[in-house]
Amino acid sequence: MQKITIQEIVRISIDLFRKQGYNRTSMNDLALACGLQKGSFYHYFNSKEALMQGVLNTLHQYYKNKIFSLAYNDDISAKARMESFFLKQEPIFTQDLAGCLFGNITLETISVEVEFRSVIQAFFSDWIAAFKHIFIADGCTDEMASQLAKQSVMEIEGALMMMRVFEDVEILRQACVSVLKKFKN
Amino acid sequence: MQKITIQEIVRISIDLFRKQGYNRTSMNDLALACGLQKGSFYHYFNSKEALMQGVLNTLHQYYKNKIFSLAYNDDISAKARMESFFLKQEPIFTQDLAGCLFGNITLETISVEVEFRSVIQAFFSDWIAAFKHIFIADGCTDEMASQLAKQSVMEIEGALMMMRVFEDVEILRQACVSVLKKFKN
DNA sequence: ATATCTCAACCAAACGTTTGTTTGGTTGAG
DNA sequence: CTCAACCAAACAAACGTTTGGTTGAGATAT
Repeated sequence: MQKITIQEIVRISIDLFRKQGYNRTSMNDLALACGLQKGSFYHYFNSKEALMQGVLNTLHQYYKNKIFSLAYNDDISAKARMESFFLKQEPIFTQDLAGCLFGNITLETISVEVEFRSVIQAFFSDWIAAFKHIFIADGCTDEMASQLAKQSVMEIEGALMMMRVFEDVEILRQACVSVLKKFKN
Repeated sequence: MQKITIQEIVRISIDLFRKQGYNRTSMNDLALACGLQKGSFYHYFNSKEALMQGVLNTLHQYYKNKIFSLAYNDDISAKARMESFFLKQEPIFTQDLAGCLFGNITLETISVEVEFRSVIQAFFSDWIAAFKHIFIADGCTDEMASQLAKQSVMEIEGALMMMRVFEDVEILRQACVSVLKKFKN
């Protein structure tokens, strides 16, 4: 009988990596938070890098299934879809004022730990694609939707940074409002 | 006769911290890049944290004197001021595709290394204030200028993140174009 | 002008601690 | 009996920092 499931380990790791960053979070930190010895961690993942890969992949899948998918719900209006998107996203990004794991890890590691680049790129590509689909549903041209989607993702990531700098979740909310103003209908 | 000046040490440190982040950059890395033994570094700064503080303060001052100041040149139009701002800023942010040191360090450290928070906050406050002054010169209300300024800084920081993710400096340029579209005159 | 002193600027080596990882052994459910 | 699930301990390497000593240019004294 195991003390903890892999899913729980990943969930705890997400939290820690998001708050403390990749390099600042030690295997000991992670193990302790999971109630394990750090050596026991290697029963589940055979390196810190492998753990991070698992964490990023799991989180990417979660976003695809639970959040990005909201963009493709053609039953409701484009704007309503974006609102549901934000509603789902907000509590995740605001908890502990730690923002977006992918964004944080990007600025910390992407020039040095190149092994995370492809997952990071895939995550943001999917995010942008989801937003683009919403903007097309709003009546935008392909070109225009593409531009607005990128712009919206950047605004949110920038807002998450400012949210953490000034410790004010309202900054994120205003960014979401700003994105919603881009809609025609 | 010294091998290297403090100014050069700080400049080299800025480059390394910007590329590799705070925790991933060791005192050995920094010393080697400066042609010194890592122990010799403590003749100039008595801790890694003190070095980073020096780096952040120096960079903050540089921005205030050389970049943010462009916003207050009331001889030229608001839009022209923003353009000169971007022109000065771009080569700094795009070199080595490493983005903005303050932005990078924010997402890596702000939840853990709280000692950098006040410098980071001061930097972004001054940046936003500079942009706000430009938007007021463009004829915006105080409220409107404040909002546009924050929005613009967020867009640029978000764009810097995407620039690094997709290794495409064009993303930053487009963000600047997008900001320039906010001007009435 | 030469000898002496001084002190900033450095080096080489070691410090204790923490890092990620490995090893060998124990436990207990099936 | 077996094997996944763990622990306790050790591992080498890297970390930030300290130590003690060397160097040499410039000030001071003779």
